[in-house]
Amino acid sequence: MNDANLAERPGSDAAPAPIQRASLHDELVERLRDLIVEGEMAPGTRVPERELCTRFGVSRTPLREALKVLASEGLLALLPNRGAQVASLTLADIDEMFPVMGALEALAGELACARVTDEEIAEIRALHYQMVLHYTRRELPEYFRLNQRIHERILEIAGNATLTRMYTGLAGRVRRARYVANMSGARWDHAVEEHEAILDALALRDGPRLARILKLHLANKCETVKDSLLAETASSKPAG
Amino acid sequence: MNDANLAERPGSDAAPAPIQRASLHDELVERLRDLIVEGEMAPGTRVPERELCTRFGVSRTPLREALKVLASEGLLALLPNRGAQVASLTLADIDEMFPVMGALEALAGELACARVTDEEIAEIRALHYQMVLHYTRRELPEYFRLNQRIHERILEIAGNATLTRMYTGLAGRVRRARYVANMSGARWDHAVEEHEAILDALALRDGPRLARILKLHLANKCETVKDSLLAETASSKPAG
DNA sequence: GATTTTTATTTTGCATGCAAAAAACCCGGT
DNA sequence: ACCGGGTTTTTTGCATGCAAAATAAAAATC
Repeated sequence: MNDANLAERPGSDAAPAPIQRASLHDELVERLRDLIVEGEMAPGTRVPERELCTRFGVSRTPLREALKVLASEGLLALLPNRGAQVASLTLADIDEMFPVMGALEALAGELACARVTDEEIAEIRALHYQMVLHYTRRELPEYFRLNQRIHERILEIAGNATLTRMYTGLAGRVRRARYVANMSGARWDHAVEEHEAILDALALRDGPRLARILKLHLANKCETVKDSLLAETASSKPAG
Repeated sequence: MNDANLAERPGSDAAPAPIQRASLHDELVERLRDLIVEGEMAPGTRVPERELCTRFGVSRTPLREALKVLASEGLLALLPNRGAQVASLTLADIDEMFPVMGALEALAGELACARVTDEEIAEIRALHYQMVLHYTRRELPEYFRLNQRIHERILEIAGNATLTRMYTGLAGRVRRARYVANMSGARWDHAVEEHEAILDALALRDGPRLARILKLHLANKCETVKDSLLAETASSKPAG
């Protein structure tokens, strides 16, 4: 399909290396996406073209092309004659996005059940128990990372690139919100229980059941994220 | 959407109705999307920047910005140092996209059942029977138009803008293929039956059932489109 | 005559330039 | 002090220019 930019996975590489990739605008899309998703540019912030140009050592043309793309992905909002602004998620946005992510991940679960190999089940099981270990130690960042890995792996196993693209597009928009989400103990317990059920359903290759669980799981994540977002705004604006 | 003035440019002479849009690149995205979706630019065709620039009376900068956006939507493929190319759908693409559309429309059905008013049910019923009328008369274009209207209306009633955006994004990519799809009599009969079931489930506000039906409906549409695509390629390349 | 090699033309990708709109600033009026 | 009008400065949106890659065309070799 497209994939003109399958250069490299920007995994844990955060080094400010000079740009030397396929094309400038493609590279810029990735870099800027990271800046936004990782939270370096706070939601609501105006995007300073000139500053980013000097920062990345490029001219405004490819940078603006990248901004347009990110805006079409929903990560930026383009204000007419006023440049770009990092899109901020409202509660309404979250209420819209999570059901969609739930539907997509439910489909991923169904597809994955039909295609998953024993080795892949073993792999997910390993990831799962690693995650549970971090849960018992209350190591949220590590838990979070493995949690994401599991969901990514299910998407991969589903083997539907379109599905993966749409899901990751949405997930990127809520990722910052999810990362700062400080789960309450009860919610965390519940999330781990659901992950047990996810693993079981996948191991049984029970597609419909896995779909149901994933949909519910995402709905609960939605509530968690909304809670955190509420707490965040409440603390930052105590007397609004 | 809107459409009318495919006229010219701002710049040379007095412009009675130049582009009446927020910004050039936004307008260009819409125009070019139409060109692609409506099939004026055949899949696989290379996109001639200069020609489109003169056609729309703009310079290459906003046009290229628009191309980048359309590429990120999957309508174009960007070839490094070789410009853009109208993305052509393979059978594999279709097999990927329709399940996703099915999942999205299933969600739309569920949400719609929870929110639909009696007036809206009556409205959809009216659309449905109009559509059935065109079916009995074997008026495919009119049938097709009302079919789309019904699905769009369900999405609207679902009231989830994110869902609508993702669905229409996918639908746009397969729209040309669907439009040229010459349904066999049996397939057409079956599609109308399914639409009866859709109407019933919506009228009963049975969300899970409507979701199931829509998912199945999309799966069948997938087969129809694939058949047509096969026939098309077979006739264009009789002796491959 | 066909195939390669060389040259010319076009096209792409990016940098820069310029006019208009915004934001920032200044300053006098109240 | 505050606020409104006018200015300057910055930023945005788009057009244009230029070098490198790609394509087409021509020449040369076999």
